[in-house]
Amino acid sequence: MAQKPTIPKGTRDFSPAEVSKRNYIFSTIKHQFQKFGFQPIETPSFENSDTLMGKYGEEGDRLIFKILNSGDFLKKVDDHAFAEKNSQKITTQISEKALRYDLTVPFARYVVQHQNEIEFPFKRYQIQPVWRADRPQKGRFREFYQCDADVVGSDSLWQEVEFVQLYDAVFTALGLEGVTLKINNRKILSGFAEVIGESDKLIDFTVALDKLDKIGEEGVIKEMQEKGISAEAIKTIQPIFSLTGDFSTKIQGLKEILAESEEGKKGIEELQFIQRALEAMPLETAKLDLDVTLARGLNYYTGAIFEVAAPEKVKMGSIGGGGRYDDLTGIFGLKNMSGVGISFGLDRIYLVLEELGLFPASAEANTQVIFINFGEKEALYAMKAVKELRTQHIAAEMYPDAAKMKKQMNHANKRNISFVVLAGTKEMEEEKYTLKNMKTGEQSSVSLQEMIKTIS
RNA sequence: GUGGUUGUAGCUCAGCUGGUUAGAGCGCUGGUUUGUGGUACCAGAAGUCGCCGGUUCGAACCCGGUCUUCCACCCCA
Repeated sequence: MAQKPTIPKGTRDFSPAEVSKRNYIFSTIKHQFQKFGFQPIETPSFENSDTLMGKYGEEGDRLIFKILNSGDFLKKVDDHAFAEKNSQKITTQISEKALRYDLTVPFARYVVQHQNEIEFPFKRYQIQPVWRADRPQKGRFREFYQCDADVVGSDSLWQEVEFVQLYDAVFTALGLEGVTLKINNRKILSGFAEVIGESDKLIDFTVALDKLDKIGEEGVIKEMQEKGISAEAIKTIQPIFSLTGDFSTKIQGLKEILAESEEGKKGIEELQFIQRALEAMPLETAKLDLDVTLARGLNYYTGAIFEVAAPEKVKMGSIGGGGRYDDLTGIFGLKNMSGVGISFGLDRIYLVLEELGLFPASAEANTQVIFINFGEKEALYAMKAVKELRTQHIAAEMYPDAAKMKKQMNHANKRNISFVVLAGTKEMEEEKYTLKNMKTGEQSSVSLQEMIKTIS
């Protein structure tokens, strides 16, 4: 055999069984999206580079896959930049397009571009692959699907409430129990920075704080010190590390810490609104938890921040996230367009469902009945029945070749097909079919109508 | 992007300090069984030992590079 072909790092092939299971997740999520009034859109796999570049920070820019210009792309390159091997400069000259990195920024572009056709508030969902030139790990790929739902054009906190309910509805429908919906608010993080007089170091502060569950209190303090946050400031903020208890208890603690911050207090109010609403309408399976250390990387969030943690027994990073961004479309020139959205990490949800054995048997589409092929005349007799079964919405097929019986039975068995029909000369004379149940091994002589009844 | 790790038959993996024709289980193909699968028994096919180069009389094994896997960081779904 020749050298086996391979696929690029961080990409995957999907077998029929895997595709079926993935489709099960897609359709479950889609169904819930639609129930909540979201409409689907799709955007191109690649965008103009300037649509994407600079929207995700320096780190994000590095992870964006750039598409090489076609034609003699070196012609346009600046000799000076080429001589000094200035990759960044050359990149902008040889690449004008890039693969999308997420669905949120393309959505913002969509909203701005189609603002005159869109009826606001606009609720859209989008399920498409995204690409990141990241180093793969478990649950981290270079090509993966995101399932996003966003609303733009409304400041109402009812949107946040609905998104929490949407998360709950999806995970309930998937039978995934023990999911924690972590919520925080950017205004609270700003409040912290304000209270300690380090507002200009908000990003460094939140990035460090976000690592609490990973590196512990000491690690966070150490990182904050390294970023130049004063020991005094850190001491002031220390109470946030000991915020425990239920949602309301944490809120009380926050009120004390943020008493001096107007923005912080606004954040608390927003959280309380959401919490009260959800107290009146309890979630089915998910658990809502206030996590003041939740920051998430994207700096365009301005209000609520969401992150979904898989059940504790599964070792998996977050399986979803989202938040409120007051000015997402501002980067494309459309001001005062508040939006909020959430995202589901399909590939990770798949891994979690697989690990917990939560895929229903029905997730795997399969042929229900296969006819044994005994030869030319018999095959025609069989195909007539197959045709009728298909009109009755039964997935039916005939083995295409008059191969040995054993081979055909084996094929049915390997493909896990529930019923096999044997129809030879004897059956043809009686206008009957021998229907065999492959699970029990039982078989009986039936008419076509009886067969349809048994199978469906 | 940094550091580490992995790669042997379709799959899961053995292969001792470098030494003849590289093994096992499962799977696959055929047969026992010409209208009956899953079990059993018998037989058989299948590997440029990830790839390229180096050291050596000799490399799956040692060295370098590269790709891939997984992990930690970074970041993140």
